[in-house]
Amino acid sequence: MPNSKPTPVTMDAVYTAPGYLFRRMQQIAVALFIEECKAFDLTPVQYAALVTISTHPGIDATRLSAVIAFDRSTLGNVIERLQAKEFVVRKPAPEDKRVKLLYLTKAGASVLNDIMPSVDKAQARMLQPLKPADRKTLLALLTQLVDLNNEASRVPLRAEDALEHLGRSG
Amino acid sequence: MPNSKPTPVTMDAVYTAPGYLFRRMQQIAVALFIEECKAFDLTPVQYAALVTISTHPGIDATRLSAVIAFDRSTLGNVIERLQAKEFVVRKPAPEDKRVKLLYLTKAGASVLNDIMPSVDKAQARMLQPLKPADRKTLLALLTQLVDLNNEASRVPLRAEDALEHLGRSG
DNA sequence: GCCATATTGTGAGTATACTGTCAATTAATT
DNA sequence: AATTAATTGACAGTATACTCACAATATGGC
Repeated sequence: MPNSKPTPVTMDAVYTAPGYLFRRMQQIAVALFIEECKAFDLTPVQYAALVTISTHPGIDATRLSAVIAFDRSTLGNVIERLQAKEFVVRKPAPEDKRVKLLYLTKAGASVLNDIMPSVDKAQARMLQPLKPADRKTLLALLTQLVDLNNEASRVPLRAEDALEHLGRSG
Repeated sequence: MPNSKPTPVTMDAVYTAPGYLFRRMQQIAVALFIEECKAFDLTPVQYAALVTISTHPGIDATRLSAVIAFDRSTLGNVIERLQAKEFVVRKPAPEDKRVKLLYLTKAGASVLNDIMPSVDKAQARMLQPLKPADRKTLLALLTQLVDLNNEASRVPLRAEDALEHLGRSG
């Protein structure tokens, strides 16, 4: 009877799991972002969307989701909220009636410009407890790991370059 | 006019932010967990709850949330789902009419025992792309960082030891 | 030109994750 | 003992994050 002896379970089955640690760090990262940026009423996801629309004016929702690796359905609601705040406008694409193109408003460009220092502060704070050398090491390994695991996520990141050739003419 | 020159925004404002990288790794971690454990119909959060109830039979929802650092409100729904699957039962505490104590059912203990190898496989897979030495380095730094940032999260982890003294008599 | 296929945005449904608030209950203070 | 504090579980509300499905539209093979 090889299966009659159950393994004794300890909290290590949670605390030492990398997945649990990544979840905790994500919670901490969001909390620090919200705290530093509360004057701007923007979430981390909304910030990423604004940056991307700023660097890719006229991008559509599907491409936006690929560039920041966020779920397409989720992004619909995110854009709605950015529209409600009047940071973003959607214009129908003339050559494809399905597509709605995204642009920043003046207010959107302004809030993006203004929020940057607070975002940087939040990003610095979350690594602050580590020694400078360790910060660099962690960031390098994390960047590597995200890149190497890209295909494992449900919404793999498709870099901007890859998208430029995916227009309705390619 | 010192503020008239806006900083040019690039996608680095997203891609190199540790908060973005932690979000991506969390997405990847969940995707790998779900993929490896799909036969058991358990989410990462539900798994953590089961482990904790297994090692702390008779724990209540508030203490459970502190031990795994999950939001108390969120945990209510998680427990409901575990109850619906008949992996967990809630019994009213005799000495405090507000409290409902949590216990694993036979089915809950069984699924927890059975799912372990799949959980381990998922956890191994998410670090797999790194060299073994780098895995150790990353895990050590990540553990350190989560611990040192504990108070920054909205729901700081309160270790089991700290909770033993927080009973209604302490 | 027609038909199968793919894409785009959208909506429903589930699950985390947080903010509040609230009633019931218990504990602490006076 | 009576008032005040704190705690517990519950609920409403917002925001991400994913699934699947669906209509409108566009594209490719034929």
